[in-house]
Amino acid sequence: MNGGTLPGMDDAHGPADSGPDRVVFHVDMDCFYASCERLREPELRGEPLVVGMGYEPGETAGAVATASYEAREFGVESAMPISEALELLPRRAGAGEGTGCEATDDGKEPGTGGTETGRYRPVDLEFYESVASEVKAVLHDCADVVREVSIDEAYLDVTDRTAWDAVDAGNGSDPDGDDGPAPSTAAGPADARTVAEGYARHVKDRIEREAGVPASVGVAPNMSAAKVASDADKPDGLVVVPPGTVASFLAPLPTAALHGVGPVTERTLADIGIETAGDVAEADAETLVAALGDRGRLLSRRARGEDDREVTPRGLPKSLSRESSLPATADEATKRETVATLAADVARRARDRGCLYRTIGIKAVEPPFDVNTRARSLPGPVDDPSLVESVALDLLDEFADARVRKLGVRVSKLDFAAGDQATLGGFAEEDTDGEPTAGGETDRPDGAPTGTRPKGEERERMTLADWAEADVETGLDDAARHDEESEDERPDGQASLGDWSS
DNA sequence: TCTGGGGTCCTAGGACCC
DNA sequence: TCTGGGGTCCTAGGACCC
Repeated sequence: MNGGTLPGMDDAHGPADSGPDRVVFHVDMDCFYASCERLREPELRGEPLVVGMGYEPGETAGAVATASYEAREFGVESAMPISEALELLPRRAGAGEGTGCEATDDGKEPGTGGTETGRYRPVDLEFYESVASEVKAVLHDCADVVREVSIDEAYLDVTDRTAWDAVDAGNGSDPDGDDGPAPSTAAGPADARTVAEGYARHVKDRIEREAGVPASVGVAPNMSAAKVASDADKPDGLVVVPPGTVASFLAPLPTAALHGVGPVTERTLADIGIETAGDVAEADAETLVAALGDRGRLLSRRARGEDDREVTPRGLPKSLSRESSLPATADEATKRETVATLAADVARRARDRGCLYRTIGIKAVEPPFDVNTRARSLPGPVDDPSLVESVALDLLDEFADARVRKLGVRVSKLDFAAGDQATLGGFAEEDTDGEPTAGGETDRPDGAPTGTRPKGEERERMTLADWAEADVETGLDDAARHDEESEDERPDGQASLGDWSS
């Protein structure tokens, strides 16, 4: 940072963040699923492509997971029903295609447009994961700290790998260089090329070369600005927001461009005359708090370019869930069967990941879109598929007469017991060693079998009934320990409020 | 908009404890 | 017994993100 800025050059954000300027990258893969499909099926390149799930030809269910930019040109959006999306796309002239994968249609005449043809491919997560792991390999190679946010997105702290120093390669970096290389894509003072920009380009190029898929990268002194920057010039973008320019970079953007502002918040802000990030930054913080609660304060800081969250690797998951849509039905057998299947699925995933859970819940969505959730906590953490099923079914009873269009099962209050860490990903085969676990016993009040997974040696073979009887003491100890753990993760109260971008 | 699936975090009210 | 304050845990719902 020394030498980077002249004294008094700090604009907008006064002495607030006087710490050393960090260099944060936000890497966001461009329409990742579609890019993956094109990787293994190059014919799809350049064509409007929709990747979705839950769709069978002739059905109306199913939603768009990802649309290629070509498809977006036709108005296709994420989460749109597949059938609707396919309506928007040009038709394949030859129609037919036994696969049912092309956007053909019987009722309409073939697309008049040129050679473009709308395509549909079903989501193939396994394949995307394999591509993603190649991307992550590059990221981890390029940064000391990587926070993987999702399959197609990550933050990198590369402060120790690069710098904000200006690159004055050859002639003075003047905007006059019309004949020179294309101007930096950097928003803000694009004339000031930085070393960080070069490094970001390197990372971006490596991803494309080694994983075969395109990415957009945002470069900024903090996470939230980097996030917005990566979004600012998609696809294939590289936007650099040097220190001191964050607030001015954000100012003209609509509030919805800020991470954490969705349709509801956008609307709420619009109602009080706030349309842009700049408006947010200028607004009285108390006004924002009055409208949005504590999030208002946070939003205010973000809009002013203040965000001192450190980039940290993502921890273990907090919950696991499975849900599925079905044609709206009140039929009890159907509902119970669905929930039982989901329960088994969730329990299996939990076991695969080596985690215990203490809360089991369900979700029942009634038309048009009333989301109901119910949950029940157990006295202690367990790994017990049959218990997941019985509790889930029990909770479902409340909706015995309800018409539902979607059902879900969730486990939470997860516990990745220390002893099982080593076998993460598969202790199922080994840990059920010899011991006829309590699985067969039916000593619980409701007769459900108990298969409590021991957390440590001393808890071997403890059953749920044991838990219930065992003095509150045990439970309290457990609860207390958990509290300490989560406290430790948040050094200050601020962080617990502020960590939206997990 | 007649909304898919998997997550995270926050809030509010009630129960319970001291 | 009409009554204070603080704290935690639990559940349900909501907003948001990809």
